[in-house]
Amino acid sequence: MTSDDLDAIFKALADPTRRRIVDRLAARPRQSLFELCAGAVAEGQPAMSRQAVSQHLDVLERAGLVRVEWSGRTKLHALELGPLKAAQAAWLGRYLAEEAG
Amino acid sequence: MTSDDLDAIFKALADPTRRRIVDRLAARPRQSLFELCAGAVAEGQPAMSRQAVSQHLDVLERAGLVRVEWSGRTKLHALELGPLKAAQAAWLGRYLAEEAG
DNA sequence: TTGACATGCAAGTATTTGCTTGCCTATAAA
DNA sequence: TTTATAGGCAAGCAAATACTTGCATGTCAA
Repeated sequence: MTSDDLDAIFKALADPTRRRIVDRLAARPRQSLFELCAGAVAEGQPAMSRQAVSQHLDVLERAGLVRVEWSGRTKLHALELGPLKAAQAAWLGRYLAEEAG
Repeated sequence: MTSDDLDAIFKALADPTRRRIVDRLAARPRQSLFELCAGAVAEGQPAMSRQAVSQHLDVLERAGLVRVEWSGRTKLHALELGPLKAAQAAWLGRYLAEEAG
C-alpha cells in the first residue's frame, strides 16, 4: 500500500457518483455497464451517459476497488474491498473510531 | 454528514502532502503555518512554499479536519477527527474491516 | 451473413487543482 | 516609530477532471 495507492483510493471515493456506484455494486455484484447506467435512473438520479459511467468505473478499477470479469461481450463489475481494508491498515485506521460491534 | 461533506473529506485526504500534514498535526497539535512548512523539510521532504501549505490547510479546514485557533498573529492548527468518524459512521463503515483491537 | 447490442477508443471542452509570484495587513519586538 | 515576523488576498498557469460526441471493435442472434 503505497502513498499513490492511497491517493487513488481516496480520489476514487471523493466523487458522489462513484460512491453510488460502489453502493449499487455492494447491493448487487456482477453488474454490467448498462445495468449500472439504468440503476442510476432507477434510483431517481439524473441519467448518466454510458461513457461517463465507464470512466467512473475506470477510476474505481484503477484504485482496485472494482474487479472486472468478462462474460462474452458483457463486462461484469463487482466490488473489491481489499484495497479499502489495506488503506485502513496502512493509514486510515490511525484516525478512525473503533467500530462499534 | 451530507454527500458534499464526504466529497470534501475524501478529496482532502486524496493528496499525499495533505496526509503528511495530518500526520504531523497528529504527532504535535497546535502548529503554525511556518512550523508546518519547516516540518516538511525536517522530514526530508521537498520544501513547500508558505502559500502552498496554506492552501492545503484551507482544504483540510473546509473539510472540517483541521481546527484553527488564533494566538496573536499566529494561527495554530490542530487535527479534528470528528468529521472522519462521522464519515465512517455515515458511509465508510459499511465497507471497512472491523478494526482489530 | 446481416444486424443489433455491449463496450472501447479518442478528441474536444469547461472546470478544478496544485502551485507560484507579487503585494497587502496585522502583530510583535527593538 | 521603525523593522521584522505571521499570515492573507488575488492573479496566473500547467496539469488533471468530468463529461460529451463520434466512430470503431467484438459478440451474439436471426
